[in-house]
Amino acid sequence: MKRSHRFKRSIKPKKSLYIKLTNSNNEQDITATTSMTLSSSIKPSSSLIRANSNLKPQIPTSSSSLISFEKYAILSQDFFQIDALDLAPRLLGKFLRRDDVVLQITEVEAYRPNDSACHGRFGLTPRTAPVFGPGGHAYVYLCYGLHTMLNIVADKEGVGAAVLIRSCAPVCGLETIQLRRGQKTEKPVLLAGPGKIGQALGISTDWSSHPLYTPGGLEVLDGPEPEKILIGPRVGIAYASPEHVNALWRFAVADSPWISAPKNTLGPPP
DNA sequence: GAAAAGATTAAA
DNA sequence: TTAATCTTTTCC
Repeated sequence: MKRSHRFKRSIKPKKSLYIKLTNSNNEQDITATTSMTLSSSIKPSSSLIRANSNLKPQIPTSSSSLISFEKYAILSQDFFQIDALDLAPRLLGKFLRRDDVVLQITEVEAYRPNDSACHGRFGLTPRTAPVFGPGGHAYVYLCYGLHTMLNIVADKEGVGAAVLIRSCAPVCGLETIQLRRGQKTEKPVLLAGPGKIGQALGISTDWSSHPLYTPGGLEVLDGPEPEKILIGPRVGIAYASPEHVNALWRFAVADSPWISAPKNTLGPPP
């Protein structure tokens, strides 16, 4: 069934050439690059692909994101036990790891106490319990009945705050990511969007409350701080009060292609 | 016990 | 622009 979906997508007019080339690209190429750095894992390896002028560059040519993640250590729980508004931008550039899959965080949103858009606004419920727990754990919930959304719980125990991971760049395990996503692409559609992160990591709501500061399962590793960031209002919270709808609590790595829609509401900080 | 709404995605 | 899809929360 998934296969037919994939095929259907592959006959989209504008992208047909790209897909075809990717498929004819031997799979060795893809596997060979999955354990390498971000730059090499997503750089088009075929000159034919490069020749297609419709294709935008996959990554910025700056050296900011070309660092291998291996030298970075797992973050301690202290790191997460601060206001979600402080934690959110600090998570940009950090790595999410689950087994062979490593993603670099490129876009986040902060959700806080007394925030009419935060899931904690109804108080402690079975679903939202992890949000009120100590920072450093995962909060995973199902959105629209089908998308698993990964949040990182912020602040101290008793405070209802979390940071939603909206987009990432692939670093390792590209093949696994593509398999789980059901899309054999290296373009931002692979990981730009919160539901795609949960799918790429292969997590379900069972992962809610999982500690991210202990080895094994799902971990958050330290990573390089981005040179520049963009800020904007959060996405999909029209039901909240105007004050919170307008709050600029969405953060993204400037110049990264791995950013979800809408992009035109993001801009440089004042 | 029922109904509404939702921190979205993919395809048209 | 819209259908898909189903859990959580709230209301009666």
